[in-house]
Amino acid sequence: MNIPNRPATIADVARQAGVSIATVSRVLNGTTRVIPETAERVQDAIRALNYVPRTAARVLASRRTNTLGLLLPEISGAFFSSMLRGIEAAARGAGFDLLIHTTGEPRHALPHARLPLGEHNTDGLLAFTASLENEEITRLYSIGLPLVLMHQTFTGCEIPTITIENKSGAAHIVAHLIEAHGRRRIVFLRGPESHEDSAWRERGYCEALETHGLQVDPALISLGGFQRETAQAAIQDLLARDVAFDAVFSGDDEAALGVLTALQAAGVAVPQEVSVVGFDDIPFAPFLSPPLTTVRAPIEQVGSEAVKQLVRLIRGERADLLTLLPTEMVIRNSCGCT
Amino acid sequence: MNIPNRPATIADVARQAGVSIATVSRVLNGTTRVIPETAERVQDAIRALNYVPRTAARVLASRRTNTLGLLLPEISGAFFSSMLRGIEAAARGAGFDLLIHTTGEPRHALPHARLPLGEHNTDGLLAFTASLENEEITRLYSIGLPLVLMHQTFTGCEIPTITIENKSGAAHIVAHLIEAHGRRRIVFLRGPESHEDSAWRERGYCEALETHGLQVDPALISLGGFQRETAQAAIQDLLARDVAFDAVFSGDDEAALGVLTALQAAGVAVPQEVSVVGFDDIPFAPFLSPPLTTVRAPIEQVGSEAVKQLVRLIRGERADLLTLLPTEMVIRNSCGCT
DNA sequence: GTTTGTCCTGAAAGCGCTTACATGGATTAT
DNA sequence: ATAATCCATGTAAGCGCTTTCAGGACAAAC
Repeated sequence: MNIPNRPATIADVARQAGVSIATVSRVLNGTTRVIPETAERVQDAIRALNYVPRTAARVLASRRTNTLGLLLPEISGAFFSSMLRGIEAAARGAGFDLLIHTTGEPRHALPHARLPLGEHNTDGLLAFTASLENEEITRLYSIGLPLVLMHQTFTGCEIPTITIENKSGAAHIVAHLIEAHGRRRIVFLRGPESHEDSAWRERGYCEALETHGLQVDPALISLGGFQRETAQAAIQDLLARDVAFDAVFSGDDEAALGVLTALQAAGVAVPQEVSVVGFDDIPFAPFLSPPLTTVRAPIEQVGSEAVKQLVRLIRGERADLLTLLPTEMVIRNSCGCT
Repeated sequence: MNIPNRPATIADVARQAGVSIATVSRVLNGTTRVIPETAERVQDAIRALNYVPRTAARVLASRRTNTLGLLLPEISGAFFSSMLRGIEAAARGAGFDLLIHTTGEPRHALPHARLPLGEHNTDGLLAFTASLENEEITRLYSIGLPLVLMHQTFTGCEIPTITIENKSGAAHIVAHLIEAHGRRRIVFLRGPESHEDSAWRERGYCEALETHGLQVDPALISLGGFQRETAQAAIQDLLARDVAFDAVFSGDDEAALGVLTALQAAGVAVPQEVSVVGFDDIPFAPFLSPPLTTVRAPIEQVGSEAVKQLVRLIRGERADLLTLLPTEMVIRNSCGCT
């Protein structure tokens, strides 16, 4: 193996193959027909010199980055890894690289700090939940940067959005609690405030109650934050204040963990005394005790679908403005079924 | 907000501020002192034009990509998301972007396909487990591309490696099974063949047995593959063949899920009849039933440490050739402790 | 034989930056 | 006062590609 001091450039290849750099570029990109014999010589030279085109030079010259940006509020949990899996596979399938950035919590500290991802280094952006401020969405949209939102809607601009059937999923599982298990005082734990999924799930919860002639009792609605600890504290608080309830719809599966922990610590039998259900169907749901009844969200598919729409946008094709993926109730034991 | 047809370039800023592009570049990068008053004018122009430097142009001109590449065999599970979290945060902290690529399973299909990550678009590479073939490692090393390996050692080249105390962690937990719970016939489930972690854990398992005067019985060593399904099948097979055992060290936590499933399905009481322990301490370990005794691996820290070493290499500083992070036994109930 | 196409290839102009190197005014030493 | 030194800034040469345009070769058509 030769150890060139400086890696080969397109000029080296051209020289070695006895052609111009334009021709090398053409066989590299297949933009124009090249006599097969010449192309062969170029390919040989490429192999011989171990030539790899410099991405930056290509990007600069072609004004296309071939890169997708992914913006997330945070990286954690099983939810995230499913989504990334879908995104990464789809992006690669479409020939794009993936640049990832988490916006983190203290975003408001630097309100106008420039995002490290944007029009200058990506062909398009995927934004999950509240990772992008409205103002920034508007700006990016106005300069024509392709944008796709996941689990978040934005009115005013025509931005493709991928989300899931939160409301009906939630309504189904709450209805199940009422119909199959006769529960009447069902706690709902909200997710983070900015989280649209949570708002829709709450709406589904309310609708299911009303459909069955039950009042929505504000005392039964509390903050779970889609987090184990927050949910645990919420249930402990309810217990401490002697609020009566016979079921908990925990907002998501992560929060269900906290709910189960709090209930078990308090000696409340699940599901005999209190039913517990979640949302998402993360991989561990079947392994909780009791195995968690929940709503399956096609998370990986959200990721791949988002990439699909974004790529369409980048190619100047029409994209679907709203993709609503179906959810499905998964009955296990924590609701009371056996 | 103005909607420029073409985004501003450094030349536009220079014109607006009445300076040369070199001066703009200098205030952008802080490479040379610039009269504060001039700098201020430039900053104003930048803001006014909504200027963002094009990454590609910078990369091309400076010959630094400011990007780290991450190579993974796959994206899945809680393990991965902890690691990525550590990596992403550290990379950003050091001012680098992150490009991710999963090599996937069928790598041998295209033995010489060029990796999409390498010397042409990253300043350095992070490789996890078996994501890089030896030949490619050698090539990258020989051309001087900074490289850091995680959970994988490579002899012959001086490449910094980050890994964890697999052997002693495994030895401790197996010793605990023997000493505290009197177990003698302990099953060990191997991980994937190429996985070094697995080999070290097996070594720890063997040493612990020998230290306590127990024979290593090959019949008790089986393949768990660090996967739920594989582990489940392995235990079912052991049960079907009536191999007697009173404990299972499942290789990792993911496999422990399969073990618990198989055991429970067969009506074997855990931990009364059989103790089960894992490795990693993924976030769900406390929520299994029974809560899983395991070994805590500082996964997030592996990621951040790897970035730290890689950045040192990139800066031309000396890096530590081997970073061995400590593990710690976490006693819960699945071993028999209460 | 000249003209008109058709193909393939080469020349060269950027893409938007960074970074020697040059310049010239202000400051200090002689 | 003159020369030496500094500093802040400008000039311009690339970085390694893509892409437009032009040109040469050759075949078919007039």
